[in-house]
Amino acid sequence: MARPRSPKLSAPAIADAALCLVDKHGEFTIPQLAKAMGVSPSSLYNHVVSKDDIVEMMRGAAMGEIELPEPGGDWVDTLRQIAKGYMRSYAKHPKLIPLFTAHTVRDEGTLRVYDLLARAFAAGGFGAADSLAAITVLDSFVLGSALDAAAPSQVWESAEENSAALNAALEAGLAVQDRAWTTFEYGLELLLAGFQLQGNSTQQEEPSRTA
Amino acid sequence: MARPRSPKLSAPAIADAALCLVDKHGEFTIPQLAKAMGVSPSSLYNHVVSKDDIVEMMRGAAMGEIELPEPGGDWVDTLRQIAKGYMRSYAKHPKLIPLFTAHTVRDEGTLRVYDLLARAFAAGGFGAADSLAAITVLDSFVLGSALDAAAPSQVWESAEENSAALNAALEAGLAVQDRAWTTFEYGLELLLAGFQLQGNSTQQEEPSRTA
DNA sequence: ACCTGAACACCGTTCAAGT
DNA sequence: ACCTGAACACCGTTCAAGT
Repeated sequence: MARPRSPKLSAPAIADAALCLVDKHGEFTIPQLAKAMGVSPSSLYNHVVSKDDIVEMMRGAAMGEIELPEPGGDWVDTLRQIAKGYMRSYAKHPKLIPLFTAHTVRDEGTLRVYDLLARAFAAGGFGAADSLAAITVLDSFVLGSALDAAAPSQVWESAEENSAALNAALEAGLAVQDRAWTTFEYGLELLLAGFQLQGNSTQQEEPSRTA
Repeated sequence: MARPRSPKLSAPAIADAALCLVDKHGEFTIPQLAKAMGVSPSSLYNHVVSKDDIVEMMRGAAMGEIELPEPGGDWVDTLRQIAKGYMRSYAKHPKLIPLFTAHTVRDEGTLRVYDLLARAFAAGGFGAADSLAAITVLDSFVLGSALDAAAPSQVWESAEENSAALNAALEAGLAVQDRAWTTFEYGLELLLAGFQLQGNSTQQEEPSRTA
């Protein structure tokens, strides 16, 4: 049983299986992955160059799922939609996030997102340097929020000063995800309001789309 | 040469040596660490329960260095100082941050910070639920910014649309750190302005210190 | 109490060998 | 072209043994 007539493996299939393991256990191992795919560990290396390579493919898969807004609406609204889509796709695989906080990489999907953000800020009247800073701020906030959602830095559960309603919500298990999302939206609106203010004060010429 | 008259190791010394390795290489290994300390790998386990334990101690050491503001000033200014101190202590060991994005832990130092933040928001007129959200937002932003500073998600270096001055700054190597810090301050001010607005609208009773 | 050396189960990766 | 099994260098951790 050496070479099957049709390949048992492929790069995307490997990434999928790895993503599945990470969603379940928060990490993955080459032997684990091979076992899950019914294959020997060394076989994987016919389709993939290294474990890091697999992590990168998972990032690409996650980022590729982002729902991006149609261009042409209000620029602040565009920012809001991108940020939410970004966050949502992170939220689908929370365990994955810590895995790629180490590398600096940008795959095609990530580039697409940055490009749309840059366009939106340009439409809002931001100069190059300003929109660079603004994009970084937005990106940092989304990433930080996603990490917090994955592994909340606090156990608020037992806080006695909380309102009864909140404590009730906290004790229901599902609240964790919801609360993270609500908090994310709250912070996002703070940032967007700031961007709005700054944009409006500079935005005289250039009515709508700037490529 | 079995037991020396005075111990060659101690928990804090191990954490320090590990922190030094991480600052240099971005990771550390038990054999590496043992070698750096002139000791056999198994010796470490007389002072430390696991590798994760060492990571936790490093977190504590990093958080312990935070310079916290005197209580009593303007609450927004207090928030600003805490956030900056927080960020500054992260910035001292950028390679360390990815290491503890996996665990959820809170050591004494982290608790101290949260407590001060809670007091500041209370002084600003925030209710319990609101300040919970606000603290999370601030925390997420600082963490995301620190991660971005450690491993910028973009290589802006070659952007032709940048101003000449910016590109010049970028090409000088030191700019990376400075730019990350400037961007952090920019985003922080956006958030603080939002908090300020929200706080002022609710802050009638309760003149100064609460708790 | 504290360090050593040998040992264990595991990991990521390579490579000759098979078809 | 694609899978296997054996092999390599490494890892984190345990534990009996020494003093």
